[in-house]
Amino acid sequence: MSHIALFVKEKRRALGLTQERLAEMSGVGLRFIRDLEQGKETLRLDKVDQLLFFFGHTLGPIPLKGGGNGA
Amino acid sequence: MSHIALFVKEKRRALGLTQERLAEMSGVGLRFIRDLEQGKETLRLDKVDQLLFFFGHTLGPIPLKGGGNGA
DNA sequence: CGAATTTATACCTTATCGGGTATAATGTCA
DNA sequence: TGACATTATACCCGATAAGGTATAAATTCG
Repeated sequence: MSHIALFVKEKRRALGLTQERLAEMSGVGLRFIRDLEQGKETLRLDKVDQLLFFFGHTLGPIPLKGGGNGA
Repeated sequence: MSHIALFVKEKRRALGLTQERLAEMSGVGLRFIRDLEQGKETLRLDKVDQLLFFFGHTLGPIPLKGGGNGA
């Protein structure tokens, strides 16, 4: 399960919102939230960002522990 | 310009790679990298993640300064 | 400056995402 | 337990992302 999926699911529940209500409030489709929380990886960046914004966050690069390449 | 776009552009240059070379090495299309660095917002999450992984990073939620909602 | 390299932009095709709707599965609470 | 609310899954359609190719613009370097 993706980090983002968990984040959204937890944040949503913390606010006591249903997926439907969150969809209305954040402006994305219900199906999108379902897909995201279900772990779909091929979502559109702007939509995810729109959702995260509702929770006071945005998408950004986070360093990996193990580091992929040496950059 | 999105945070991510700048991140990729800088990281790529820091490694002295051309867009073409980065495309080959990271496994995404050249056009994708072009679009991303050009600020396109409607990219797919998994592709961006794939690229960030090459730089030892991943996509994740980052707190906003001003905070959108009260979450 | 001129030549070569790199990046930006445009056009085209294929695959699929987002959204709607319907239905099934699951969870919640009396 | 049953009734209700919520979430998960499946199908359809329109819009568009991704990638390829070609060309123009910009950058680099002698």
